[in-house]
Amino acid sequence: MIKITFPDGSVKEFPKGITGLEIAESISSRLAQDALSITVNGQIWDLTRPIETDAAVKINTWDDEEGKHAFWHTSAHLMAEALQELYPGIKFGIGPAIENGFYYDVDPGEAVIRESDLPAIEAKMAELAAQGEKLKRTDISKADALKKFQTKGDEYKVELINDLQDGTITLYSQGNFTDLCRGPHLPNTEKIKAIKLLSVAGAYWRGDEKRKQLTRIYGITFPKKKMLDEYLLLLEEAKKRDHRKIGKELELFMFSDMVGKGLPIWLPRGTDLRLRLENVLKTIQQRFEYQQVITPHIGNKQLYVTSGHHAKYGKDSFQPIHTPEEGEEYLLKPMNCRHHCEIYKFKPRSYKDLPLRFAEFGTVYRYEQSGELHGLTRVRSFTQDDAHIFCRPDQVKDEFLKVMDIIFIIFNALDFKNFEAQISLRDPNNKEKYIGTDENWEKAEKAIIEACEEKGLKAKIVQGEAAFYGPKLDFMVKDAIGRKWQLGTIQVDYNLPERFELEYTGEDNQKHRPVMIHRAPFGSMERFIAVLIEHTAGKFPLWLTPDQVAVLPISEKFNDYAFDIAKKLKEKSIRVTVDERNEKIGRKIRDNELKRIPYMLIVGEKEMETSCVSVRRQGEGDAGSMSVEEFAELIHNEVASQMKQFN
RNA sequence: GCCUUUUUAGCUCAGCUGGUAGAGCGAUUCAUUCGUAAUGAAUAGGUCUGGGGUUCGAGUCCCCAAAAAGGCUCCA
Repeated sequence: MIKITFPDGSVKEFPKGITGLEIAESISSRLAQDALSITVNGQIWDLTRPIETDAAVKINTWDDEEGKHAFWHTSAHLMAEALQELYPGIKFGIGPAIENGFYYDVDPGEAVIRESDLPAIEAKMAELAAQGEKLKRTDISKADALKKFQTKGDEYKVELINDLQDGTITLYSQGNFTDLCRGPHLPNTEKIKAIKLLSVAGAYWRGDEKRKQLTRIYGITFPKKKMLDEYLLLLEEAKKRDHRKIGKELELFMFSDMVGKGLPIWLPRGTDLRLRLENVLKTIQQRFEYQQVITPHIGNKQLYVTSGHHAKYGKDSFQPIHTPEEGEEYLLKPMNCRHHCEIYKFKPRSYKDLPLRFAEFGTVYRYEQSGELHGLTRVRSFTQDDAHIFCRPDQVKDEFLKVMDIIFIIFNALDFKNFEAQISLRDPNNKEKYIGTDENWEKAEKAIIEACEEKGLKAKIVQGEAAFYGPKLDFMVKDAIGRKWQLGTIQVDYNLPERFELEYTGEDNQKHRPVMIHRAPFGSMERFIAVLIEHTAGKFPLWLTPDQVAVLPISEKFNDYAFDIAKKLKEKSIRVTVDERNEKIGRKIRDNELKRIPYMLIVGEKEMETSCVSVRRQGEGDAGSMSVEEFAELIHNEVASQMKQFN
């Protein structure tokens, strides 16, 4: 007998070699039906795999990530089986479960798999699933595995096996399909009731651009048809929040083929919103003793040669601009730091001057691959809410903490709760990729980790993700359809000061090297606003939104009164429009609701006689009537309480 | 840049197997002067993204280009 410990701490004895499925059955037939995988001593196992020793277990259902994972992993195998039937000779790369569903990378040889082929593959999968084939786990030696896949001609699998450590290798089979796989899997395929293949994409083998591009098919499956319908509905809903769609509807920004791809153009309403966001940060930065600066959009190429950026990015960048007479080379600035270093060097600095904090909403230009451009989140020209802090080495941590304060103020005030923080460190096995001494790197990495600990920020530490000049702390937020984007960033840089020989005079009357911190709370105004649009679905907070109030006269007879009201509100710095169209009130309400105007004032005979306005809050409906003065105060109070969060 | 897909009126989209362009919304004009999410009518709007080809004939088929979408790669 073996002792099985359950998540609630209870312990039961079972015969040696019992399986997860049998354990589940012993608890309830319902659980046995819902069970998808089992966690045994922290490892996820098949339900059918015998447990031979005492173990702590957790039975995973659809409600557990581990359960879904097994479900989708098996779905990937099911798809592979279907593909093998439909495309004889197809070769397989990898086919994992992902956050939402699964994919399989395949090499169909001469054949091309198109989106229009997906329904046929889905149908084949459904047919195979209905047969309820059992998944069989086999252990074989590396040599046998190699032989098996070599015979089959599956060169990708052979490569994968070659990279595996010697020892037992596991295979999973169902029907005629056998795959190299660690598992775990569902006991059989019949639980897969609803299947949707979502898209076809090219994916480089092992993520390497230089290697062959395989065909990746993304799909998702569910145990119930209804769950698939709900998921597809959710996707539809998410698409409605897409910043590209809302940006167009609300006339915030545009793109023009003539101006160029990836070059966003800010329309008046978008500019209005963006400037308000910039101003709020400027005010905060004033409080934190930043100094605003302005620098040109281009700079001598030599700046970037010295900084080392040109060597690294030069050939993939916008190419230099040449002066017609002298043949000098200038680059569109890809970042602001170099210019800010020059400001630092403008005059000798004393330890008493530090820290110096130069801030600029600096527009930078970077050549991004055309396939990567995406709305406002990935563009070729964008404005960083950039600042560079020059400080003494002993001030780094303190400055880092202060920057974190600014980021938290912004994120809290704008209700960005679901951000992830990531500390990016150097890849310890690949140090030549980076500029700078070991000692400096270690100092910088330590400062970041300590600062996060001090702030109680749970940050994920990732090796090898650092910029080439220093480690960084990034804040990532997800967009409407779950893609992660980096917003705020804080990066320590010991290298630029070195390369540009920045100095300050210390207490000891000696020259010392300052440390530089790059930081941008929003990251890029474009990307931040894109994410903000998706988070709010275009319903911006009152302080920020381009139009706060729309006055809606019941009929044209009351247009004059409406303009009168608008004038009074404008005098009180409230952003107001009048809907003077010859339309019925229901229509005006509908249109202004869709424009996400926070407040509507309905004015007709009743209001004119009593000198008041009928207030309607967006999305909420009639909120009673009041005088213009009372309404203005309501607006001011609401804005004031929102602005208070920035203090 | 690569793979797959898309591009028709200001916007959202129809247009089957090639026979010469359509709707809704919006805009304009007129009527109506209206009480909390769409008043009615009329009118104007298109070298069907651009270029080449096949064909008696191309929005529709083929090739090239541009832009966009979903991925891959990249991201100072």
